[in-house]
Amino acid sequence: MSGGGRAINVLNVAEKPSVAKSVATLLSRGQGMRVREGRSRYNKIFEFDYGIRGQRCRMLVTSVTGHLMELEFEDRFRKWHSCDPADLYAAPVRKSVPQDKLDIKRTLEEEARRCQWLVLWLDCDREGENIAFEVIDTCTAANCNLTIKRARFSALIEREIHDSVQNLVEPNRWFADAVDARQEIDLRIGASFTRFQTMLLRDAFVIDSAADDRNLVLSYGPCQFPTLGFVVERFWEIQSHEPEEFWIINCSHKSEEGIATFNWTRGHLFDYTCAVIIYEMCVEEPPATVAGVRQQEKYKYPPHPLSTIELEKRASRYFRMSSEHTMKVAEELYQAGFISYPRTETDNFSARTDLHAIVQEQRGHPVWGSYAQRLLDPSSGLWRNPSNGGHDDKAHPPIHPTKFSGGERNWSQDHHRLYELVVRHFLACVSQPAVGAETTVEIDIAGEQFAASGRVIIAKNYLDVYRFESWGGSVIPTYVPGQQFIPTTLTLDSGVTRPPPLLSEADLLNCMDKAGIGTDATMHDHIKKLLDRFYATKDQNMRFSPTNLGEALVMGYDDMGYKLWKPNLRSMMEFDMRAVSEGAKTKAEVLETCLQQMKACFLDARSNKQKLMEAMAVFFERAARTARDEQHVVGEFVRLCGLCHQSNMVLKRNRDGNFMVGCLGFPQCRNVVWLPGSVSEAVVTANICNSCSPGPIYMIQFKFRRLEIPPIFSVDHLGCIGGCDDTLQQLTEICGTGSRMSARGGGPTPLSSSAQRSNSRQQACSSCRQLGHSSTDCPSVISGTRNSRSRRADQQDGGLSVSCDTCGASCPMRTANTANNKGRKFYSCQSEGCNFFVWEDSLQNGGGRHGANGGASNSRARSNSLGGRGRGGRGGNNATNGTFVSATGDPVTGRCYVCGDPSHFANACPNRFT
DNA sequence: GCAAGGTC
Repeated sequence: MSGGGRAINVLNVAEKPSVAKSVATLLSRGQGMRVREGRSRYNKIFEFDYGIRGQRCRMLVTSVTGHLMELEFEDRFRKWHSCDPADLYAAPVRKSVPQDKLDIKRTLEEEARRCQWLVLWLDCDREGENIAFEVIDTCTAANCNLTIKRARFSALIEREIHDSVQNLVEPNRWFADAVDARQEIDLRIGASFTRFQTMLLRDAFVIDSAADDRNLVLSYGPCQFPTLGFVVERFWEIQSHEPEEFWIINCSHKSEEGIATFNWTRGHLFDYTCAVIIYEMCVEEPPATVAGVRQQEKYKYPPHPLSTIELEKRASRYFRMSSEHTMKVAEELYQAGFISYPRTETDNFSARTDLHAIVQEQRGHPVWGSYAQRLLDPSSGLWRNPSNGGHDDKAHPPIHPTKFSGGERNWSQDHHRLYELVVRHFLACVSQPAVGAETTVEIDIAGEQFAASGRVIIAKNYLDVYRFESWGGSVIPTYVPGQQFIPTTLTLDSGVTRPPPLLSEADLLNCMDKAGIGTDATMHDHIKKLLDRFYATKDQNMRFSPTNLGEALVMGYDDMGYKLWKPNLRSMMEFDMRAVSEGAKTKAEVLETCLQQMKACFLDARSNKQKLMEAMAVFFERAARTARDEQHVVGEFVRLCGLCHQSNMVLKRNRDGNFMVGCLGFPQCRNVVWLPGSVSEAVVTANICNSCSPGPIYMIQFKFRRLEIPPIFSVDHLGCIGGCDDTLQQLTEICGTGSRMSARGGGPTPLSSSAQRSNSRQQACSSCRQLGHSSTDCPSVISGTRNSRSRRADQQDGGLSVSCDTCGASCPMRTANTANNKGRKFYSCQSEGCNFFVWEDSLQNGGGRHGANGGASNSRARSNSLGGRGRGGRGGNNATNGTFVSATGDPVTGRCYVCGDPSHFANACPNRFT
C-alpha cells in the first residue's frame, strides 16, 4: 500500500463527523487507525498510514459540521435602525466563522500547519463544494503551501472511497460560487423585507398573537413566504368555493350472487332539467342490457426507495407526525446507527448496494422477520429489484435500515414507528407488486351508459409487509354481454360540489418539492417557521390554515400585484444558480441583476406600503395612536349569526372597500353575506325586517353607484340581508359581489383589484339587450344563427347528429319518451362529463333555447350569495329534497320538481316547459 | 431582532 520516499501529512476534511469516521475506517480497513480529540468535542481526528498513487501518506481525517462560515452584514449595518433597509442591497457583507464554530476552525488551522496536502471530502453537491472552499480558505490562511485536492464519491462504500482517493480532482469553484450568490441574495432580500415590514406593521396594529407584540418579528424569506403562499392560496380557494348542485343517476342490481353498483358514465350533470329528462327515460324503459364485460389484470406497485421528503410525507400520513419531529427522530435513529443518513434526495439504490444483506439482517424480527425470510427464498418469487424514482443527489443512498433492532429500551413510540416504517418500506421496495383481477361491466339503459367494476386481489406480495397501504377489493356478480336485467334501484340523486380540503403537511411538502422551495434538509424548517412566526396554524387533522397575520401579509403583497408570495422568485433564483454552477453566468453577473431587480421591487413595495396597511386593517385594530381615523374596523351590528348562533354579524368593508356582513366569530365561523359590488354606501338602520327570522335583523340603507346598476333600479334602497330582499339578490347577480374570492379566482393576480372589480360587472348584451351575459355568449346568437348553421352542416349518414356546443363531439339525435314530450326529438352529448342537450324543434325554429331553463344545457346557475334560497332562477323548486326513487317494481317516492306536488312527477306536470 | 443552508 505505502510506496517509497518520505511520507507526507495529508489533512482530510469531511462534512460531518460520521463521514470522517467512515472514510477513515474504510481507507485504513480498521488497521492501525488511531483516534484523537480535536478542539471540538464532536469532531474527532483519525490517523493512519495510506498510499496515494505510490506516495506514502500520514492521513489525518477530521470533519466540520456543515457550513463553517456565515455571511453577515458588516457591523455598522447590523442594528435594525442603523440604516435604511434599502441600503441592505449594497451594504458590505463578509463571511466569518461564528463563535460556536471557532473550535473547529482552530483544529483545522493547527492540523493544516503540519500538513502538505488538503483533501476535501465534503458532500458532492453545491453546498458541499461551498463548504469545501470555506475549509480551503481557513486552512490556506494557516498554511499557504498546501496542495489542495477534492475527493469525489457518491456513497460510503469501500471500493468507491478507495477509487476516489486514488483519483483526486480539483474543487469546483462554479458550484461554490452558485451557493455564494444564493447566500447573499437570501440575506439581502430577507433582511431588507423583514426589517421593513416588521417596523411598518408591528407597532401600527394590535396583533394579538401569542408573542409579545414588541418582540414579534414579521419575517420575510424567499422560502418561508412562498410556503405561506401555498397555505393562503388553498385557504382562499376554499373560501371562494361556491357549492354547485349537481345531479346523478345511480343504478344498482341485486342478484343471488350479490350486489353491483353501476356508475353513470356521464358522471354528473349540473343541469337539473337535462338530468330529469334522461332519468325519466331510463325509468320508463328500465331494462338494462349488458353492453360489455372487460377483464384485466392490474398491478399495484410498491413505493420507490425512501427519500427524506417521502419519509416526512408518509410519517405525517401514517402516524400524524410533523415533518420537524420526524426529522428529529430520524436523526436520532441515524446517530444510533439504526438507519442510514436521513437527509437524502436519492430514491434509487446504487447497483453496488448489497440489498440482500440488508434484508438478511431483518430475518430475526418477530413481526416482519418471516416476510424477510420469504423474500430471500428464491422459490417464493417475491424478490424484485427496486424501482428507480429518478432522483439522485450523488451524496447519500435512499433511507434504509443499517442495523437490526427488535426495538430499543430507550425508544419512544415514534422511534419504534419510524424504524418500522423504514424497514417495511425497504422490504416493500424489493418485493413484487400486488396483483389484482379487475372486472368492468358496462350496461345500457334507454341509451344511457353505466358501468360497475369489481376487483379480486390475486397476490398481495409487498402489501403483506407494507401494512400502511391497502388495495380495496370488491366482488361483483357475473354478467355476460347481451344479458338483460331490471335494475333493483334507479335513483336520481343530488349532490353539491365541495371545496378542496385545507393543505395537509404532506400536501405542503409536495407543493414545496414541486416548486423547488427549500431542500430535503430544510423543508420542515420552513413549515415550522410559519407556525413560529404566527403566520399559520395546524389543526388536529394536521392541516394548515393561515392566521389573520399570515393572510394579511400575503393579501397586502398580492394587492400590490407582486408575486413575492409565489414560488416564482425562488425558481428564478434557482435557475440563475444553475447557470452559475455550469459556468454559463458568473456570480457577479447574477448578483448584480438579481439584486438590482429586487431592490427596485423593494422600493416599489415600500412606496405601496398603504396596500399592506389596508390588508392588515382588514384583520387587526389600529394601535391606539393611529386608530383615530379608522372606521369600519369593528362594524355595525346587523343580526345574530344564523350559522354559529353565538356571534354577531356586522356590516364591514373589505380591504377593497366592498361591503359585506360577516360573523365576528371569524375565523371559527365563516358565515358571510357579500353585498353587491355596486354599493357605494351602506348604513345599518334601526328598522327591523318583519318577514325574516330569526330576528331581529336590522335593515341597511344602501346607496348604489348609478352607472353600475340597470336603470330600472333605484340608487337608494332600504334592504334586508335575511333573504327576503329580491332587489339585493338581483343586484348581486347582476353586479357580482366584492368577495375577495370572486375577484381572485385561480387566474393571474390582478395588478389592481379595482380594475378586476369593474371587469366583473356586467353590461347589457348588445344583441338582445339583456343583462347577465355579453353578445359573444348571447343564447339567441348561439342557437339562432351561427351555431345552428354549423350544426346543420354536421349531419351524418344513417342518422342525424349535431356537433356539441361544449366539447365539439358528435351528438346523435334521440327521441324523448316522457309523457309530455313523447316523440319529440333531441340531441344530447355522449361524452363523459359533458351535459350538452338541445331539442331538435328549437333548432328548426331558429329561436332561443327552451323556456326559462329548458335546453340551456350548460348554464351552471351560480348559487346566490344572499343565503338560503337554493339555486337562483328556479324559485320554489327545492330539488335537494327530492330524491326520486324509482326502484322498478318498488314504490316510487318523490315529488314534481316543477310545482312541488307529490301526486305526480314532472313528466306529467301541466306546468312543465310553459 | 432579519434569510437559507449545512450540521451536533
